[in-house]
Amino acid sequence: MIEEEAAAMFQALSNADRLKVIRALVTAGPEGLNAGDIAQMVGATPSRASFHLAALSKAGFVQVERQSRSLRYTVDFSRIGALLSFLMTDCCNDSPQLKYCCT
Amino acid sequence: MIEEEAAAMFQALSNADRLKVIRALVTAGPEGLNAGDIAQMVGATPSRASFHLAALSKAGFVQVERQSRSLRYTVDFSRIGALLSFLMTDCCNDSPQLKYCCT
DNA sequence: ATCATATTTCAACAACTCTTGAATTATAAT
DNA sequence: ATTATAATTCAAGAGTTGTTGAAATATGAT
Repeated sequence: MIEEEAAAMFQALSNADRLKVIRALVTAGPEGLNAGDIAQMVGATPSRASFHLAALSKAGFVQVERQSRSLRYTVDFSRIGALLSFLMTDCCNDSPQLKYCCT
Repeated sequence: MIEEEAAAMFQALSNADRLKVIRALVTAGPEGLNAGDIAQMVGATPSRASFHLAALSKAGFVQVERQSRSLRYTVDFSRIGALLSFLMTDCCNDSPQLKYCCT
């Protein structure tokens, strides 16, 4: 992964509302959640939640699928894993000083 | 770690120059690098490098110590580890779907 | 067709980020 | 004291981000 892409992904995680969204989706599991429920769970207006979901989607952290009137969002773990790998391997050269955090 | 702090740390990583700085410091090892060398290595003016170093310092990713006329910067792995832990554990609930990325 | 629900998109605005180049601070050498 | 080196700080300006509430789009029910 190139630095610009990693930077854009970190940018997508640089907001407390968006971190809450990811947490909610992780907890929800493979079923995911629709936009309205997400908005309620993170305490945001529909418009605000939509804005943050779009940011997460653009960075690839969530996927979306229409289900009748709702849009169902799910988390993409592989994308989070890719960013973790970038930080550990590309950025930190797999330093042994980081080892403890993965046991 | 609370979400706001994690978000601020991700924000500090959301810039390609700053990621380059961290990479340079990781490669340099415990000796660290002074500001001028860092600026040269990432291809930034002294002022620009200083700005990004301040951002990394505020987020705790680097530490700084004066050495004669130079300021020597070193990377703080424990801080990076803390953020990795937040993402894996607090945010992703140690999901098995993330396991592969730490082998 | 009309209406209700679910969500996004838009425009306006305030706040923040980044870059640039000049000025400033701190240290050391002559 | 003066000068040179190393780095930060500052002010101005361009661009980006996030919030709000209203308007628009998409789907489904009556």
